[in-house]
Amino acid sequence: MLLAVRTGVRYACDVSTGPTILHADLDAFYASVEQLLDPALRGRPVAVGGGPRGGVVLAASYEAKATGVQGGMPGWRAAQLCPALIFVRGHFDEYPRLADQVMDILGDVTPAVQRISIDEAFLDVSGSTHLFGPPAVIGTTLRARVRAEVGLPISVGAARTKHLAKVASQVAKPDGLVVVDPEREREFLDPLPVGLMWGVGPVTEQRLADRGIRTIGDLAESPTGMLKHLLGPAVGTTLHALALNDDPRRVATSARARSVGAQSAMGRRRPTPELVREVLGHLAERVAGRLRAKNRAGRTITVRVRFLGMRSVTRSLTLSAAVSATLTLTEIAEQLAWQAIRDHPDEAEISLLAISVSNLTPQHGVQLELELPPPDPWRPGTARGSARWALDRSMDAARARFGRDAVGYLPATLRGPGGVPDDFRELAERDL
DNA sequence: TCTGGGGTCCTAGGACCC
DNA sequence: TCTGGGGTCCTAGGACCC
Repeated sequence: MLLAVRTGVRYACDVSTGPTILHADLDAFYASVEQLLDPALRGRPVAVGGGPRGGVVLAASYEAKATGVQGGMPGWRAAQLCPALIFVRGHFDEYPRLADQVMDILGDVTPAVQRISIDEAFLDVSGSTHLFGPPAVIGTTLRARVRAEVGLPISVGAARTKHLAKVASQVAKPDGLVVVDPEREREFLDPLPVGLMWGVGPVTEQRLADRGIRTIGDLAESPTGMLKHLLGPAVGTTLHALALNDDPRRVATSARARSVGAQSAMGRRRPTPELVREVLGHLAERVAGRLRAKNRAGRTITVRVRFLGMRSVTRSLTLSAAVSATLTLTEIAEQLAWQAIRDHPDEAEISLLAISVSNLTPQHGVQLELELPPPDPWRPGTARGSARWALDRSMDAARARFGRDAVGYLPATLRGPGGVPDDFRELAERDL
């Protein structure tokens, strides 16, 4: 009995001690949806978003990935790597609809589904095996149902822990199933590159490589003290534990969001008062509106300003009371942005502005009066916190009835060429 | 030809309190 | 007169994930 490879399951395990955690992950999700909707795209290199003259690739099909195209890559670079690449604009309404269908199928097997992004989830099937068979069978069935009922390829990893299941689904891609025999976990993990581990990105991978640590087995054999020193106590301890296959995490329903934010890239712009006010006003409107829709408010406001060359700085302020009023958020964000810009007089242009609100608290009923911390970082203005919040609430209601652009404090934001479409933002904002 | 948008968590230093 | 150590909160930066 082997570990299992790619599309074929070659191991079935004992139910009581077996690999009862599944990680299910749709393959190249956005691109696969486009190939599903348009048969002419099947088997061909497809990029969602981007284009040779601007924008960034949001997702690439496996045919495109084979040429080196990756998500996040500028469109011109992708076109360079893959001249046959077909750019499509994306069906942003279809993605959540189809992903929800897939999640419904997963939910048929167990209520213990932890969705961690639009296109992937953990399942604890320990209570389901008596009904549906061992995890390997459940994985096979789920993959077949998703393929038949939704039309999309999905990879599944099954193992004793979340980390192993996630690594297994990565190994299974594309369109495969890998079941890790609990007796052979070390055999499975040891030869794999550390980059496959959750939490190892390019920086950590390089730091480890500098110490000659390339595989998960290498990592497991390394002394914890050295790893803590190299990567910091938290990351060092966690990664070493995962490499040693010590992962006590349970499948749990997802926690509430801890922050709400929005950002806008703008090529390169001189930060004029008009530009900063307009962009931050638009971002504040989105962020504050989402907070109010969730009946939440936040005490900490963070603004990020990115200069040329991807160098970015943040400025934040923690208030004594939580806010969710658009105008208040706009004013604070403006002050913070100018702090950041003034602190960097050598930077003539900016390429992105972002607002994030954290330290969230529930906010039912009326917005509390804002206590201004000394020294006042912004002018209180005439409208007080509660009045502003009440005004926002009525505007929220108007938008709900007449559409997003029906009312607003500020003109619609400037949309440069290559900008990401609004429906992509809405997709990203959606709660899972 | 120059890099999207939504998040989470960790770290380090300083302020402040006991 | 000088001093310890722990805890919490805030700010700024950074790594990472999808």
